[in-house]
Amino acid sequence: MKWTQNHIFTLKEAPSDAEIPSHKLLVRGGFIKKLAPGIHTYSNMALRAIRKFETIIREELDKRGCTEVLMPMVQPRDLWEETSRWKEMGDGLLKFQNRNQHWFCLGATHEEAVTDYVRHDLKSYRDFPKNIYQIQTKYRDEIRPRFGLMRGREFSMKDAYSFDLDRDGALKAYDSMYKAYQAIFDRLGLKYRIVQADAGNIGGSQTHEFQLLAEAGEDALLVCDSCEFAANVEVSPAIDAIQHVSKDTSEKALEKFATPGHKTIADLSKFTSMPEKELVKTLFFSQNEGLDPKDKDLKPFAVLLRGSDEVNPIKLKNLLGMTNPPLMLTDEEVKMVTGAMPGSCGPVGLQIPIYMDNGVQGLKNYIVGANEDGYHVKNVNHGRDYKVTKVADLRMARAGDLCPLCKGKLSTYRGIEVGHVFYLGTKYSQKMNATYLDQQGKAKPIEMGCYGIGVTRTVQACIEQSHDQDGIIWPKAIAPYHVHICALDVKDEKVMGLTNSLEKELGSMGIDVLVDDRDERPGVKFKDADLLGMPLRLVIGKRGLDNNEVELVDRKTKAVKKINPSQIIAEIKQGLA
RNA sequence: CGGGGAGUAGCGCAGUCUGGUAGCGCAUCUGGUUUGGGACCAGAGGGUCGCAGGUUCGAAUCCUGUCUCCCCGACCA
Repeated sequence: MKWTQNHIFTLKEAPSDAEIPSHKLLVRGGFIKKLAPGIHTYSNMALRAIRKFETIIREELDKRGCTEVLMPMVQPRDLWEETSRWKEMGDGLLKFQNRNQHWFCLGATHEEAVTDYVRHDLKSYRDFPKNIYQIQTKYRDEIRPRFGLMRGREFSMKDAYSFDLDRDGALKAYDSMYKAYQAIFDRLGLKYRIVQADAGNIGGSQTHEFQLLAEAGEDALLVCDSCEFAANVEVSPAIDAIQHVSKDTSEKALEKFATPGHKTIADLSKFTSMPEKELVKTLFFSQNEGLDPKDKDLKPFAVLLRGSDEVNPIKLKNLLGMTNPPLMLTDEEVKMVTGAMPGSCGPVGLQIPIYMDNGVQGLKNYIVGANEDGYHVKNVNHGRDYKVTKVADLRMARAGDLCPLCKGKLSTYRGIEVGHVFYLGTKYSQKMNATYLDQQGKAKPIEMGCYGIGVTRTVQACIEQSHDQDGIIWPKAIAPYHVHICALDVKDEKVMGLTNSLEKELGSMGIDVLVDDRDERPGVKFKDADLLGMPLRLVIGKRGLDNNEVELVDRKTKAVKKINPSQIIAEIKQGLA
């Protein structure tokens, strides 16, 4: 492909709305252009990278017996009502009416569509197992699209769905997809971790995320230094390296004392000379999941944590069996419930459920708010002074905590979630009445799993992990072109003759070649070649040819090789190996 | 939705405080000189200053309203 025939326009400066390196480079290289927040046009070169990644996915899935289909992007409301997700997904679903005033939404995910697709066909135990996937544009009306393709509203996703007779079969399918994902991401040659995670509103019990490690990642991960354990911070168990147990085991008498103006844990710690980790803080949430904000049935509950800890809303959600993390009460609501503003609240005397983080369990004679503005109480003890509804791990894990598997130390990383595998069980098949007849002729719900890969996100994540100050360094597996030929003297017959014949010959060998045939100065071409980031750059100039040599440059190492034109093909083959 | 910032040429910005009829760099076009790491000189084209209303002899600039975009938090591939 000749540069001048393609549509490639590079920028010296990145637009001001690009923040992270991969986004800046994608825009500067002209790979993507924003049409609206979270909605982009992919250039031909971006599309080539996307297609190559799709090919890798198809190869690995087809190899494992998966079948590709394409499902509708516009889906009727009725379908989503079957699983209650029309409401549960909230504004994440983009909903609209057609000319008959019938409601539709854009496909944000396809559990409903695929379950509907198979429930008419998979009627006998003989029809299993099955695994169906598609690569398709998804639309999610994200609250805040970010970082180019990293969190788009419109994005390309590979979503696969497995259908099995029983749990064992489903877990086998899960395992197979897990391995397929490993193979897929291994082929990109990038650093990633597989982590335990929360299932979100897709549902399901067993789930792993595939996270490409990168500073700009949106997810915080905890990874064990000495074993395989890795988890998203949202679900990582919090196990203190040092157990906090009060030495004094005798329970002293309750005592209220004035703490004027000391509302934060930091203030209170200074004022009382107690370390933050020995103070107990009380947070208030609502269990109400009504999506209508005017639905003011509060259902408040309290959460107790050590002053030094942060609450983990996902753990709360899971403890209470909610579909979304609970909302914190506003200051006014807290005042209504406790009689005091936040900063002076505590568990003593409360008539609402109280959930205690297990880090508080070992404490005795601690300080909490008195539920009276400007006052706290000391020598508080659970059991004696208030009843705990449940003790559980409710706090955020942090670096230095112990690994739940091997008691090694956990470290924090940031990651970009590029893949996710879920074991769903019968969550969707039951609601949508997708059943088969077993050997005894008994109807049973189909066991399902679902498996996603963010295709466009992965492509950007690759750049986030693989670039330098000059530009992108494409992984060979998905580079839009393998070789970038800088033809320095485009009016010279010898230069263009060699260039054209190489383009043809390499092309016939399945090596993709981009020829910069612009009538530009060498410096311009080199800068653009670095920016666009193809693995190999071949420089063919008049001056070099007069000495019977061309230059082959490795984008990653910047190593320059002067070679005889007769060796070009061999050198390129070796360079791409 | 809460908090912060910004809308001026395709991109990056200045000008706004202190009103006087729009400018710089890159990109684009023309001519010339150049030609192995983003060349130089000379010239040219391109902007209802986000939108609407108001104040004023006069508004990018002041006032009011409104829309949009970006960043930090809850969602997710």
